[in-house]
Amino acid sequence: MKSSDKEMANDTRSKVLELKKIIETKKVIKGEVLQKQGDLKIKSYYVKKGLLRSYTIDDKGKEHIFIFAPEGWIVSDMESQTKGSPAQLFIDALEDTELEVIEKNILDQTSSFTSTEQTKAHTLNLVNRISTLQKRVLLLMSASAKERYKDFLITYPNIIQRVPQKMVASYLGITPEALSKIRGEMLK
Amino acid sequence: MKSSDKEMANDTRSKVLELKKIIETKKVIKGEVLQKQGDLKIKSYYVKKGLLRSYTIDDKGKEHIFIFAPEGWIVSDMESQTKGSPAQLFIDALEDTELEVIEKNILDQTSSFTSTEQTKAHTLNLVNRISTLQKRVLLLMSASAKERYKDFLITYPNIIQRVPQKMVASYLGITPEALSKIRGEMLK
DNA sequence: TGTATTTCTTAATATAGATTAACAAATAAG
DNA sequence: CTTATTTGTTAATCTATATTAAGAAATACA
Repeated sequence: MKSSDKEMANDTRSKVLELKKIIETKKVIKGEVLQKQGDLKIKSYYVKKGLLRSYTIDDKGKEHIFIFAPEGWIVSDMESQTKGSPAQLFIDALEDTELEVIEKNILDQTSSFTSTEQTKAHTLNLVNRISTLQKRVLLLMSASAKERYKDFLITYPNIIQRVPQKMVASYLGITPEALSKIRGEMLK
Repeated sequence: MKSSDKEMANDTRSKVLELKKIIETKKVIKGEVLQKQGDLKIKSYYVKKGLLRSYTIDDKGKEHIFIFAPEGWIVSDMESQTKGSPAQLFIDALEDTELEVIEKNILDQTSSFTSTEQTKAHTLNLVNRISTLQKRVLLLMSASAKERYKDFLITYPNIIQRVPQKMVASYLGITPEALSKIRGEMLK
């Protein structure tokens, strides 16, 4: 990441943070669950320090990680929150984490926008999410597990050292055994 | 879709359309290509009538459909446009299509927002995209091809009659042969 | 209308990744 | 520290989907 990108990211973040009216700062310990599938009161979380993840559990009881959220990221179950439907995702802490709770849903936040810069920062945040998801969809459709793992290593270099491999596998959509095999092959 | 949803969708659409400053209405015939991978001038397209698609072609020459865009949808290669990088996606017409060309990129559009309602409509549009992509990622990670096809039938009931099966397969991330087999099994 | 092209189906074979199992290594907990 | 639990590895087997191929059906085109 170039320095200019980093600055822009930080600037965006601070702009996005201005939007939250009701802010509650909170500390959670590793393993703590912030949201369960089916929950009705849906909040978003801005990670100041630590690491959160969101995930689903399918009918066979298997976990599928939707996102990792390290420092500076916002985790939210946007669809459920906007539609007012029960939570689809679980959210929990993979490390002791310091976070800010965003109570307002994103559409209501727009009412509080006071500047073009704020609107723009907010929009950039959403566009970045869309970009990330677009890439993920295309990779899931067209790339092998090994290719997706290589992409993960480049795109999220700091996550690999912080989470167990089985969670990387869960993010990639493969089993821990398959990831272990891929890593074995890549060492040669 | 409930009537209230439909009205909201139309309302959102009209609000989003107000934002485009430079509007050019255009008619394209079936098969016409609006954007190629690598293009530098990236525009977005609002479909008034007809059907567009966006897709990538991978290293093996295989097509992967990212979205179908029927009436009322906007197709855009948002990541490339926002980052100012070359287009990642192809966009072409699957039917004779009437469309509006949106020249401004989404971030620049925010500068023209004149009302909270406009901002909200714009945000809702982005949030809906995120929701759609979230669902797609989770399905690609956790569901079998047959389950994904069943979901497609429910979520996009009007697309199946309008595109060849091989394109549905391409959207689902499977081969035409696999889809044909699945359909065969489902008839019993 | 007839011919060419594209799309769909079926079937045989190949393969990436899942499942199962058993053990080793690392981490957590008493 | 010592033991229990979680995580990672390896290997055998299984399964969903890919690949290849060939013919049938549908569609586009001359």
